Amino acid sequence: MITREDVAKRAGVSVSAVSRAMNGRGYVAKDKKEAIYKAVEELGYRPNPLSNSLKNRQTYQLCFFGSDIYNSFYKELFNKMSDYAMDRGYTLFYFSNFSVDRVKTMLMDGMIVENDSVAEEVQALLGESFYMPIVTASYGVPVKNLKRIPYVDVDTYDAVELGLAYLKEMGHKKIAFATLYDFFHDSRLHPRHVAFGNQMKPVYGKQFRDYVIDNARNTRPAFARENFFEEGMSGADRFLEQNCGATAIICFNDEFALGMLRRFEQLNIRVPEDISILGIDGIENRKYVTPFLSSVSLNIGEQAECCVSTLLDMIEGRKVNYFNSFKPYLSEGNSVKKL
Amino acid sequence: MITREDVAKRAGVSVSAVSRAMNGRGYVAKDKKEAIYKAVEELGYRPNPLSNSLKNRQTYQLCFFGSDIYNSFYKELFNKMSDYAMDRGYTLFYFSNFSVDRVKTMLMDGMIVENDSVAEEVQALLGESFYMPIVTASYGVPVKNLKRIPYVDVDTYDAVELGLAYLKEMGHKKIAFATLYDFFHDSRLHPRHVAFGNQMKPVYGKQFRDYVIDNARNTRPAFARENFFEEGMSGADRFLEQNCGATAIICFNDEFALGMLRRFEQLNIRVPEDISILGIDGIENRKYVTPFLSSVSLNIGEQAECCVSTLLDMIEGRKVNYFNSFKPYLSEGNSVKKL
DNA sequence: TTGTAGGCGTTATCAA
DNA sequence: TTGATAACGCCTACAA
Repeated sequence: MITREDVAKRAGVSVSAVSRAMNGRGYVAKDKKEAIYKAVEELGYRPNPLSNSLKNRQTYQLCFFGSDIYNSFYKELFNKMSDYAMDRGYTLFYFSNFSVDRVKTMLMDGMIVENDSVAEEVQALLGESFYMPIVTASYGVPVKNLKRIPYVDVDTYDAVELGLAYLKEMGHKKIAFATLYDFFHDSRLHPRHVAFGNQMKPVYGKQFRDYVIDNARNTRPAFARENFFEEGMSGADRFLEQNCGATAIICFNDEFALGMLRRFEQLNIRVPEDISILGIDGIENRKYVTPFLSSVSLNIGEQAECCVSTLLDMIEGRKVNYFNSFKPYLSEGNSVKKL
Repeated sequence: MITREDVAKRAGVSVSAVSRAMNGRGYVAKDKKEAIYKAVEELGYRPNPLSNSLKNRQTYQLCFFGSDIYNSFYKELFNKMSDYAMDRGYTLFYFSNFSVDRVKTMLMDGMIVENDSVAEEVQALLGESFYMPIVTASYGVPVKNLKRIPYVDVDTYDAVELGLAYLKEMGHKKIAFATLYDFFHDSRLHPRHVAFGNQMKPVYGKQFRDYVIDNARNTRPAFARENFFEEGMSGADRFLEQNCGATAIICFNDEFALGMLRRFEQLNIRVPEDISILGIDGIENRKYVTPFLSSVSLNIGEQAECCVSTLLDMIEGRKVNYFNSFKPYLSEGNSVKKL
């Protein structure tokens, strides 16, 4: 390995001169500077980033941990966080293989976790005494025992409320909710489910059940762990079977909604003429289909930026906001018809 | 930050005693050892991995670069590589945001690139003089000007040959090839396309075109960059339109084949009773559908392991094999019928 | 069995 | 304007 000492020798100067020349701080005579650059070039010298890191106790590397970034939402979140991190001079990496030992010795300045339940697990695994800046994304009803882990929340409960309000405003009275989970018995109660229940049970009364398109039976084994798109297609079929007479469907998320769109297209059921569809998430992909999917946007960009900047606040020693939240907002497309 | 010096002071010993006690090398008296452990505990001391890295010039971190790991094949490749890396004491990270400056100062021991054309780009971007161990995966006809970058190839040309031989063995005479690209005009000629052409043109003569189900027209804008599954569904429709009388279809890859399966299921066309389907890739997900998809496996596991171990050969200074290749093999399921 | 000292590759400080 | 020198935190001969 070539060090600044080799360069110094070749250029006939001292090591500190090389240092100064390389990073533009301090004074170096012009001719010496040139000699140094020449030596650097000839020797193919490049600074060892490890030494720098040791000096300023920073790696400028961040990591994102999640069990999967293989669905559109997390993929987009990760990509946007990567961009923000890069803007601030950091590189964001993704890893999925959590090993306590390796994580404790990772050369990373901090870590972002995909959601609050995973963050809780991570916290337990790492233990109290281990310190590493961590931030988590969350989606309503954040877990309570998150110690020293700030979260950046977008409330999916609000998202559903907002979606329902919008559909009503568009003249829809009978609105179904479609999800890939077991609406009534899912151990981890999704805020989205709760929101729909709270809003619509009083309206529908005993018939509430008819307006829930869920996957309690789950006959066909999923071909992938959580294939929202495919589940959405099946959801479309189940919606037709249930025949509840709804004029609009609000979907668990966008990818699920895209699956529904696709399935309805195959069945020659027109959206939004025959049925209105509203997604939740606001992923980019909703723009690339016909009709352009209307959705309640979860503000992926804001959340991504806030996760990164909060993490950098911790790392760079600024004041940290432990509770961050963003409001979902309506992102209109062409998949909802005004009645 | 707490250093081993603080611990030494508190435990009433020297810094080197702390070192020895911490990593079990050399001698430390029992009582001192305990005092040291106690001090470590009380102070919440933990070694700075940066110092270690500086000493032994290793970070034990690897990275995988690719434009997307969001399809089943690369996702599986990445996950398997992660596992192998972990077995060997390294952590594998993924990143997608290539910045020359950042990559040059990354705290990583080496890098794996998703395929040879991306590797070529990376090589050009980093330049001759910059040294970092790099390995690339490739899939037949590896790019020629890969300098000092070993590749781990699985030949998809062979895979198609193997698939065709198998289908013939099963009594199929009329075999179609389905792809999401433009079979005849795709600028980057896929070895898979070439293999099918070489094998079947002599057989079909002028009618060859009829047996190619491709996407030259590409009317509908893809909802995602390369959504193999969805393209497979459209492919099924196109196959029916073309009505070439084939009894079997060999697909560009498994995810595409899964899309076809799904679409045929919706149309009440039975696989393999009415039509036989053969995929290429051998991804795990093919097991979770009905019927279990038959496929020519690209040996993802072997390729993943070889990528990692070749990279570690470079990093740890062993002899490196620059040309590695694995043979595809047939992985039988239930989607091909014996005629 | 212990502690001192030198080195890993840098950069910042300070005296020359 | 320059070049020793002392850190950064750790490890390991080697001397005691």
